[in-house]
Amino acid sequence: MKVHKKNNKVASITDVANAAKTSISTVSRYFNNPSMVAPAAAHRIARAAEELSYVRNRAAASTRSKRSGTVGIVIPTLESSIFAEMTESFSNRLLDHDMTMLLTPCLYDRDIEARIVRSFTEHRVDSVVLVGGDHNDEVMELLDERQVPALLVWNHIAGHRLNSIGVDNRRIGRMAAQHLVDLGHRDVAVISGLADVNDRAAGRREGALEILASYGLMPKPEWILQTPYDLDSTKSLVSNLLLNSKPRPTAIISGNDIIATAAIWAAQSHGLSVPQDISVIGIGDFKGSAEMVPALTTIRIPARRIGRMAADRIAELIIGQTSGGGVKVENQEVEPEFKFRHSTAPF
Amino acid sequence: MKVHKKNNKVASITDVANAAKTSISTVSRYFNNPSMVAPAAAHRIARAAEELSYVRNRAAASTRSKRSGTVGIVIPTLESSIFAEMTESFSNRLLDHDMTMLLTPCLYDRDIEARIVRSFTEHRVDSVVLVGGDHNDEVMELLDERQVPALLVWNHIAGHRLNSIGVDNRRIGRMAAQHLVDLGHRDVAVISGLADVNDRAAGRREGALEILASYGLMPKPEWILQTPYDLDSTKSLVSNLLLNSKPRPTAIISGNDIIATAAIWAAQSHGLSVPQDISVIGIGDFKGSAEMVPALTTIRIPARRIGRMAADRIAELIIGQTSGGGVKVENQEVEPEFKFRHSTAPF
DNA sequence: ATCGATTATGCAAACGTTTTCATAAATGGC
DNA sequence: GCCATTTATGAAAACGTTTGCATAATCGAT
Repeated sequence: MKVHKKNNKVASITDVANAAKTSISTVSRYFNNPSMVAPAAAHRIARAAEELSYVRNRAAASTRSKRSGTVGIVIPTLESSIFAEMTESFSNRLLDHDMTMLLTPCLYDRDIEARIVRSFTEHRVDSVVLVGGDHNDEVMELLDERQVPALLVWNHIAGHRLNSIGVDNRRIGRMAAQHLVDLGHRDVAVISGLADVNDRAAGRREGALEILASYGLMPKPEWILQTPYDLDSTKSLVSNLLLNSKPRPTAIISGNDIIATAAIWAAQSHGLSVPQDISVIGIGDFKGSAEMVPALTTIRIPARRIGRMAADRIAELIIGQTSGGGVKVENQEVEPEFKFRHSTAPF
Repeated sequence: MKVHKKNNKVASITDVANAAKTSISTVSRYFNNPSMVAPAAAHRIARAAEELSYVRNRAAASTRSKRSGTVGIVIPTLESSIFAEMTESFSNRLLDHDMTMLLTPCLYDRDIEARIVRSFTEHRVDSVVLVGGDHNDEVMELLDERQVPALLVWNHIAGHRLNSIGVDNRRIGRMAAQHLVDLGHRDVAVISGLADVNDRAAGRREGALEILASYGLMPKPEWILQTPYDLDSTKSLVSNLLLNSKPRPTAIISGNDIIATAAIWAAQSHGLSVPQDISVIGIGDFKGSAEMVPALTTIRIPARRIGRMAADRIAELIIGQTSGGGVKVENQEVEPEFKFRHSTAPF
């Protein structure tokens, strides 16, 4: 019976070094910087590692090297696929950079977000990604003190002290409103997400109202509504709106595609057809928005692109930080794209 | 100028110990087992930690303690919200157990899954959660060799050597078929997910066909279709089916709610109404299925419950493992629930 | 006061790596 | 062949913790 390693424990770098008749330094170099080790040694190490089914311990490595190879991202929700596309492309791209993602939803709650970021820092993530620009002081302090490179996504925030990549939500709100005005609508309702916990929602609403006001079309207060991004509560909210307005709005600007979908369903369930009886425009262009009946007119936010850009930017930030020369803060705007489909029509 | 810590580096446990005039052992105990330290010392430590904005280093801790406080979960996709509810409740519950989740989507690709699991083990996760029962040999070996407690979710797999929590997909398939047969349908099409990369899809399809066959209602081959869980490709698949069948099927069994939704949209876009012209049944009861028009008849998989159960089970497995007394493998089945809504009607 | 038990603490070894520094071996230009 | 590089290696310190062991302090009962 051949003894491979110290009894029943999992193999460590030392075991591999012994088996390969070399030093642990060389084994370490083999894994981190293969070009530094001679072919013969490399071969022996590869064999030994295979033989012992060695798996390197990144947690241990991070104590000395300061890099854990993980990046933490907190998103408001996993549900409703709002952030799914971005997160998915982000994660894929991150894999290419040989990093692992710690993903946790915070349910649109800033305190939970803070708790999560704290737990991320305990695990010494190399970087943190956050959605939007509105965060607890505690989060900001933590990131600051520990000098964790951070990136804000989804929102373009000109002049923010943290890096950001995203869209200009006010502008998107304006685009949506302009479209409806151009179509001849004068009675339009604005249904946004929860503006006080969600700066994206707030921006879009402001943009929409700005345009409407500029045409003297400011909706009456009962037509400016807020709702969580949630199909069921939004559907009943819109149902009420539709039932209780004597002259109904002829168009609805929705804070995102979820709200738009719920609005369309609310209309349909009351026998109204979209867009003949009422026009609905969304924001986001989520999966399925183009396929639904009627296909949703919306303003596309290029989620996958944001995800990829974020991963690449993270890589930059991290190498910039370890190499000492601080990378300067950048706020990148990505362009939204108007998608005229079948849920809006001239009035 | 008061020197708090070794210059500009972040505070370590040693700095806290010095500031609190105690030993690092005591500080360590304060964080891991507060009851072991005297109130006076505890107070000094709390103050010092606060003062220095100390954040403990879990990565370093895990080298000695063997527990990293992380669990890795790989899911097929983040999109289409299939697993969103489960993952979200899982993550919340995990937070209660003071653990952090590493989540990565594998895009229904077993090789990517293997790569992710490997990266998880490099980070020394305390446990791994996988969806379904079908995995690479490499994954199984890895989990085995390193004795990582693992849990399979979504699928109930009687007699699997790994723990599992989930539903019996064959049974669900049978329920769906039985419902349509009971309604008097004789011409039913079965559109499942990709059965060869997805054991859930395979199980459901088998169950459905089993019932159909038992009534002598086995669909012709052109009516037994597979498709990725994807709104656009499924919609065009169903469009073709509807256009090209001379007698059309009067009902469609869909592998999940995504497929059902796409099927309904396909029908609607050809001027057919659901359920008058064609009945459609889904599986899953995802968010929004109850709100769409028509509300979707489906078989609910209690995703949130699975998520919570999984987190609790993980906690058990981990303490069971560290306390030495191996926890025995358990395969728990959770009950699906039939939801009769408005997308199916008697023929 | 004394003893035994309990509680709280500190010391130092261990965990599995990376990395600095020094040295040995190989290479190349002449 | 000789010296100056270059390349590959190893020894040992460091990283920030946890934990086993030993000791000191406190306490309660006699």
